[in-house]
Amino acid sequence: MLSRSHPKPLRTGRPRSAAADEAILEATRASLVDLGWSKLTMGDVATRAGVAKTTLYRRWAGKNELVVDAVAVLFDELEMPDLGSLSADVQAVVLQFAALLERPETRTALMAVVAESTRDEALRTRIRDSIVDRQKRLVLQGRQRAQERGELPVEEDEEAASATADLIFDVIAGAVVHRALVSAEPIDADWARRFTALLLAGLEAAASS
Amino acid sequence: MLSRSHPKPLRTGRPRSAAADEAILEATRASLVDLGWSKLTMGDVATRAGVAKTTLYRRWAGKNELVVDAVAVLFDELEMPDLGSLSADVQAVVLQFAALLERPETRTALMAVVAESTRDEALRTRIRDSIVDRQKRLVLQGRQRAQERGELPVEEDEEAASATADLIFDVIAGAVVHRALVSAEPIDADWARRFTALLLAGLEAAASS
DNA sequence: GCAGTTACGCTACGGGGCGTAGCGTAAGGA
DNA sequence: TCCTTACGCTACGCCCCGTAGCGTAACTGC
Repeated sequence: MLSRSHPKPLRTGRPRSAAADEAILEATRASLVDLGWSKLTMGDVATRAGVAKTTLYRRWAGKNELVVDAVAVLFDELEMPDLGSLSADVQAVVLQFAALLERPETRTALMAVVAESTRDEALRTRIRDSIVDRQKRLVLQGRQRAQERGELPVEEDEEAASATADLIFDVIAGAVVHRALVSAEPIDADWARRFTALLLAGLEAAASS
Repeated sequence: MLSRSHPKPLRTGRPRSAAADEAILEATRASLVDLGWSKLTMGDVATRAGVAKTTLYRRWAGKNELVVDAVAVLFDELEMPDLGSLSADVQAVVLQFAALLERPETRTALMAVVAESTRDEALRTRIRDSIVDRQKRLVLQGRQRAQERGELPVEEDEEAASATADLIFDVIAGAVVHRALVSAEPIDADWARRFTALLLAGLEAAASS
């Protein structure tokens, strides 16, 4: 494995257009909104972006990878606020995540690429790195703050702590996604409040046991 | 809306082959296993089932509807056992659901059709009727038994009770699906135990408040 | 400047799936 | 037996995929 990943050393020839990159990703999101995942085509994206179809294939292997990258940046909007209590923080994140899932781009793309990833290890890694880990970071951040406030105990066993964080992450993200996309019911402040109450009550009980 | 749904009245001519129906659904599941959702084609399913492609289109509008029906029957396997305690019952259902998601047919198909349903109201209804409601029934059944055992209080407000059941359903199904397909981590007895402990502790705390 | 290297736009193409039309045949019901 | 509907089969136009080939554009090192 030569260090081919670093584009630094010995770059010669015409550089890739950064403007084209952004235009393509923007066009991809627009096409997702207008056409949805299944009817989105590489040709349509190329036309919208004002580039040749071959230019897309020089950067992305196919529709899957392209859409993951196009949607990933939207997850940068997610932030863990510091509202003074774990309950308020969790509710805020839940509502943020729900708002993201309200957007037609993410709605149609997220489940589709996850479905594809069940048969594509490389795609799963790409999703994990560019989307899932960004969400997971929020859980770790929230726990950190809660521990500083004394709302959550500091777990000694690092392995157990990691497993707990994974569990909480699956519960939060899973419940929100399921509510939004499967049950197709609105996620309002009231739902966020009731969900958070359920989750935190479970955590407290588990901590005191 | 004439009562076209009931095939009873005035059925004349050659009846549809029930054997063909089953052969097609079985072929669809086999094709899902071999090819996955994205590479599954109507032509391939027809060939496997030993029927003409036109026969498929006489029964299903397209790939989405066909796959939903093919996978839906697998969800009939889900059953709420009566193991004597709510905790044991929930753990058992979680493991059952996880086992279902281990199967390549459901793995590749479930998220894909849900993704499609975000832009197809009719498909969403179909999924709800043939898949989601079958799972939801288990939650209601489990609550019923837990109330009979005295493990859960009987909620007076019917609307609040329904909202709680919906919440629990989204938490359980969402967490299991997220763990299995997004985090792509194994769901073993230990995870089921820890998840159930978290959920039930939250429920008890909410009930006593 | 000039040569070398890489990116880009464009065209064209084979391959394959989609969904339907049309036809002759098969299987039930009145 | 007639009527009606389902079935198998063939053929088709349509669209998308992913790539090859070519001339041009942009940037680097000499």
